Amino acid sequence: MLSKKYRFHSRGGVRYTYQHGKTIRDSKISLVFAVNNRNHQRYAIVVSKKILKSAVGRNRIRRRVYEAIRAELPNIQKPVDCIFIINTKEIAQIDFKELRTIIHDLLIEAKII
RNA sequence: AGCUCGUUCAAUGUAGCCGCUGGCCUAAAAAAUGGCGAGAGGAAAGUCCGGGCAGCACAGGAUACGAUAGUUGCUAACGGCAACCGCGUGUAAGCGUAGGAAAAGUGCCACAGAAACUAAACCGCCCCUGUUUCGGCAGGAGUAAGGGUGAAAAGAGUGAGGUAAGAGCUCACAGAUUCCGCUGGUGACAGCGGGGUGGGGUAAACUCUAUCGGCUGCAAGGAGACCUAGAUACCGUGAUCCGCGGAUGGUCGUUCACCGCUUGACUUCGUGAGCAAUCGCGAAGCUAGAUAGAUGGCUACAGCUCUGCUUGCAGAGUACAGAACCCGGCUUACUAGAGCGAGCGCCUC
Repeated sequence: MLSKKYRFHSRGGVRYTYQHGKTIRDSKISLVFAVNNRNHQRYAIVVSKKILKSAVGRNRIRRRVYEAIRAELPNIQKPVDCIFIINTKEIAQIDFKELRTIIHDLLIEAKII
């Protein structure tokens, strides 16, 4: 889990990111990101009920992705807002190393790392 | 042993590394750092009932609307629970049951059938008249026993009498229903005795009777900050009317942090009352509090289940499911078990 500092706290910031950010689409996870005017990053994860009906399953996906992001934190200095959109319920089951690779590749493609 | 019924409990564990959200300490205050300890459920779910709490007036009257429906109790309350009664069902332990009123009124009873409710007569049965090729045929009258249709057919079963043939038409017995009395029970009701009655069903159709319910919900509401509009017009009581209240510094709308926010119809243990639900008394304890929403991620080992075979290894699985103001229930989802109590049974060992 990430600390409160690295999370969003209002709808305004999320809305701004959606409207002004760039989008990278992938079959499993998509990334929307935009540079912010703070001195750190903020992250959010979106898991739709359409992807997975169970609240427990959605919680598990969210926690695993947060954990994968946390592993990348030391490599990131650029102040950006990132929203990860989950496209498949496989994220709850896949190998954790594979999940880390997906997140890592997304961040490289967005030139955040 | 087997089959079955009821009920209670538990909800894989241990270690390591890295995190998250509160609390306390470091500390006189804010931040950082470090330390200590806490951190999802039996259903947290569905949001179907009931309450607390909050606001609207100290929530008052009438109507409308809605809910409930055996009795007695329990409870803050309930549509919940317990015990009991009636009915149904099962060999039984048990299980199920909206279980008030059809003589206040209105409606409905598909299809089939002659007829679906102040009866009627399709096939029959019986009598009379006419006719006859002596098999019947036509007309009239009687009947409700038999057949047929239907979920239901006039609603009283058996026997006897009775008759042209029949029929509660009459009688005896049995049964149903209702009223009265006695006995038992707080009561639903049960048992016994006596009188009356014999023209359906449906109220989960309207309706009637009894009882209950004011409305809105923590995005309530409080307090703070900011902005906007109006000037005695109205506004509020969130179904309507009455009635009541407010009325110049108060009202409306929007956003952000704080309070509400967890000490409570609380938990555990002991003890007493009660068949039980539950209640009394005593002692000890504090047990999540997030807000784009913490309670976790990964690794290893062990446990349990299944499958495979090399028989001690490999692979797979390890339910349902995530607090959001708080409680009491109901309903639904679900795993492999364990404990306790009870019934049937004597086929096989």
